[in-house]
Amino acid sequence: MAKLPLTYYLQNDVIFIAKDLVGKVLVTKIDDNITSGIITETEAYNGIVDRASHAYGGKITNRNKIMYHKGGVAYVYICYGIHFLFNVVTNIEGIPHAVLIRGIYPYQGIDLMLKRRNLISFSKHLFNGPGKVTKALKIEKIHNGISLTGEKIWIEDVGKLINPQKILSGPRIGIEYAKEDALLPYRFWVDPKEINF
DNA sequence: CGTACGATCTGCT
DNA sequence: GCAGATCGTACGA
Repeated sequence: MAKLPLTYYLQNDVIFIAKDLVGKVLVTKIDDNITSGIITETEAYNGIVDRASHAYGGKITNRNKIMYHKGGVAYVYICYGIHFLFNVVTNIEGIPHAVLIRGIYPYQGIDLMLKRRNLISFSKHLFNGPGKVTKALKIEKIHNGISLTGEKIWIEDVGKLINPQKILSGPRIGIEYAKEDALLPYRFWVDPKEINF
């Protein structure tokens, strides 16, 4: 197992990290149960100059303050009152960069993930969406601020699962309010046709 | 304190 | 394709 080291998260190019995380494996160990998925979709949130970011304009609130932490921790928050969304905080302390994990392909503990999502049968398209990812991996608000180099949530590099040339990019989702920044190609994903593990 | 709304999902049509 | 669910968070009074 090759857990990504702290130095990985301290890199300053959040766009590069967002693309690079596609194909890596997000793992959680909750109550001694390991579940994991291959990351298939991400979005970069580029700090204080990004209108779509919670930290736009240097805003600091109780909710988003963890984004200003040194990279390598989780930013988990609630959206639409129902869903937890999981982000990877990157860059050095004081720079609020983050990568939203929007989709995974089940890897380890598939049965448990299906159970957590109240599904009875498996399909590769059942884990495409940030709220579904956190539900399957049981990531919750208590994990906000948790270290990604610890023993509960981490990301592994298990080698080449996805050809970097097969990673697509385009505008982010659900951020129409972000004006011109809504068009930036900060979303990265793999074509489902390329998923054939 | 009150109000408006959101980095979404699901089920029904 | 669309509306409803459902509530924490931000922000103004």
